[in-house]
Amino acid sequence: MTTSPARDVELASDLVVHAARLVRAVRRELELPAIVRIVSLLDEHGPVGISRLAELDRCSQPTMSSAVAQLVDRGWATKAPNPDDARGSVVTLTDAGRAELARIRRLNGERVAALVADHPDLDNEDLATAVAVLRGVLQKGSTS
Amino acid sequence: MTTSPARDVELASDLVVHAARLVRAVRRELELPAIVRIVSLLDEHGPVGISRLAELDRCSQPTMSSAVAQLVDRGWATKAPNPDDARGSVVTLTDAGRAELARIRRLNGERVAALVADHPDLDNEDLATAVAVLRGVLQKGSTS
DNA sequence: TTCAATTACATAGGTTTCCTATGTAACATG
DNA sequence: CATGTTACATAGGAAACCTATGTAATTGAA
Repeated sequence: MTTSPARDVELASDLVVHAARLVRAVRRELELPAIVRIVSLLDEHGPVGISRLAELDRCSQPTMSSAVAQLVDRGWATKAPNPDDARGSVVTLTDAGRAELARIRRLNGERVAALVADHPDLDNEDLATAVAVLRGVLQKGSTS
Repeated sequence: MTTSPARDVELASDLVVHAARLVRAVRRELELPAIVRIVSLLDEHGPVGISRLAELDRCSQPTMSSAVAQLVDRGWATKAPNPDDARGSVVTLTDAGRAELARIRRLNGERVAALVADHPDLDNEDLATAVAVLRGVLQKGSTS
């Protein structure tokens, strides 16, 4: 069917290609702003500074600065000066942010639940594997 | 650790979040233009029209028009009028396009191979599962 | 046939998302 | 205390998309 030099190499490429497709599809259908990623990060890593957040999200520091400003603007997070280091900030998820995270997860959950329903050869374990792979690819060390 | 309403719902969200992070990380590190996705599509689906390509890539038709123009510009594809329908075009992958696809796959392959190497609990089968999940989520029907 | 949808694509114009470059103030260190 | 480093902000711009809309070809119904 398609050119197949080595199966795993092709898979690696497809992972990225499909990931990109997924992201755009979700953004179009659910109209989620890019900053919801950071809400998820904050939930996972608790209150952190901006540069650290940028590292975790693999984006530049100015991008994260602007993202945090938007989060604060929407009331999903607060930004306070770091008491231990006057240069730094501490970004914290608000209750509204947590509510938004729950809402997003519900939306995504519904969509994927529907998939798993009419896709007999995929289950939640496969989903967990997929997330683990994406997470794994992003672990430090892959940043050449 | 984090709020956990229902495991699978959280996973569904994480899939999207991590996918977005992966895409940006790859674009930053490898500096691949977005249009490489379409090269992959053309390899998979053979010569097709622009609107169909847009459907397959889950993007808008104008976005695909512009993407194809870029592909032609780089010599990775050709755009010819459809002989059966004067409105339509037929976009075809060139040899240069196939070469580029091979190059990209090699780059991604190296990166993921490194991951699999120092990540004992992940193997190529997991990778295949991840791709299958992403592909599955994108199948028609998920477009509400 | 003819004329009104529909379809395939192009163009215009704008928004979101993200980046590099650079400045500023606070810390760290010799 | 001078110098380098770190945390963040700001400026400016580029890439990637989108909606709205126009045009020409095709289909379909009267």
